[in-house]
Amino acid sequence: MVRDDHAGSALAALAALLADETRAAMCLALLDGRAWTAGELARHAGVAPSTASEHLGRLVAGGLLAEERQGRHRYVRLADARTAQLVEDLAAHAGPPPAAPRTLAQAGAGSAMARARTCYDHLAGRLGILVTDALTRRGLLDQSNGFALTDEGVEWFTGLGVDLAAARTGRRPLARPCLDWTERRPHLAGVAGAALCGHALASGWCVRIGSGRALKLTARGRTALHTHLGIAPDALEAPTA
Amino acid sequence: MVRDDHAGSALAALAALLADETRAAMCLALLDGRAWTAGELARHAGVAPSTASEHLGRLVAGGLLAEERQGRHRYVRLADARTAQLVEDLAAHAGPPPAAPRTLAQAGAGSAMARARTCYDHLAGRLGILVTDALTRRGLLDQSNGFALTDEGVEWFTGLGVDLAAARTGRRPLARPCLDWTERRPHLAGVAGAALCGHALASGWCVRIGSGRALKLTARGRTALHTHLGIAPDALEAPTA
DNA sequence: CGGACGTTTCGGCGCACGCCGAAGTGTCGC
DNA sequence: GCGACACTTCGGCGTGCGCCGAAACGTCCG
Repeated sequence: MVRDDHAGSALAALAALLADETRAAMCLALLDGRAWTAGELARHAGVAPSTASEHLGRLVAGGLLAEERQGRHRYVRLADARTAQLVEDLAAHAGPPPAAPRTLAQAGAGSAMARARTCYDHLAGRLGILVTDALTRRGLLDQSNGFALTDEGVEWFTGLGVDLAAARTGRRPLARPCLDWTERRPHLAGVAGAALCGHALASGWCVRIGSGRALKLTARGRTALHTHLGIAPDALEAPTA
Repeated sequence: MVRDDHAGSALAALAALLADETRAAMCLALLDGRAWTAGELARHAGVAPSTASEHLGRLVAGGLLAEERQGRHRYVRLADARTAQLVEDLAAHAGPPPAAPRTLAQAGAGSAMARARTCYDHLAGRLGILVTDALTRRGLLDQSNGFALTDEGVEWFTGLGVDLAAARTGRRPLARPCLDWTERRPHLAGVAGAALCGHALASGWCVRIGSGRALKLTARGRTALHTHLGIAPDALEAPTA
């Protein structure tokens, strides 16, 4: 009882950090996995710099955000992958209501965000689904009895020049499903998801669009996805399967 | 921007439901997977019945809880497994601080809760870990590249008289890891975890202690765990490995 | 039918918190 | 050094919300 009492206040304190609309908007923005300055977040959330400063202080004190001071700037980012996953999960649980994206302008070609973007540190959007499905189709990822890379999958990463065993750090799972809120199906996250995204950016398969989390698939990326995963070059542009 | 704005308020609204200590305590209590009456929850949380009634109204309206009226009673339970997982995840993220359970009285034999309990609808506590480890050791559960049942694992369930394919409903994963806040390691949750827990209760492997979520392993359960998983009969009493 | 009981509705109280603008601190660049 | 700039601290204001007790509502049981 005493124990649960303590757990109750800890849970409430954690939830309270995300229970404010301004702080929630900040955390969602930080889901792109990058560090933002306090001022950028203030403008993004539409509040005065002083207000943003107080919010960031709370989020850092609560352990949700990590900060790094550089000169007159205060950079903040999500504390770690585990925290990012928590925000994702909450957003996914809260998100479902807008079930009908019926606007023709949006449904037609789809926005750049819907096509390809990062979700903290891995690929998401239609590109994320495309890659996840291709991995599954080729027997590199097993989704039938859970969500795990097969031995062939690990070798596939090695062939790409990515050493997953070395990338594995701490308790973070090698592969886990991440359900984001535009596509409704899970895509690859975890150590392998992060490694793949890092490799894709490093190898020029895709580049960031502007300052946001949206990505653009390059010509090199199109051929790479075709040779490594058998994904048709125009698959990303085609209507959602 | 507009879109993220909406996502922000949705996230904040969801988090606000758990941001109150009283509501948090209620949700944690409901993690035992059973339905409680409004009065029970009021007493458990230490607030007036009128206050509890308002809180429950919010939680139900927010979709976290499902209610069932029976005569003059109002029974509530967590809305679904997905919601339970969300509360679990938040509690696990909030919990870690109490890192040192050094009290001799607790560390020695351990409380009944620490030994065996339910976590929503699956086994948790030392028993949960014991079973998960045994499944892994026997090659029925693969944790090396993710968290998934092997084909042998599915057959093992069949041998137990549990048809996992039939139990599989909707999008709920067959096997997923659940990290609870007394043991620090993941144990089996998802459809398979729920089926195993259901089988254990139905077959008299364990019984509920009182009205809470604590479980007691029976003599029959001890032999069953030994024959089916090779778990030593006194393993549950031994100090944490 | 009437009393016991679980639950709900309604005021009313008080605190906690989010917001801002103004003023202060520290860093950068000329 | 001296402005420009990013951020922080500090009052002060308003609102939202959690709490309770009193009273109303429904159900159950004798």
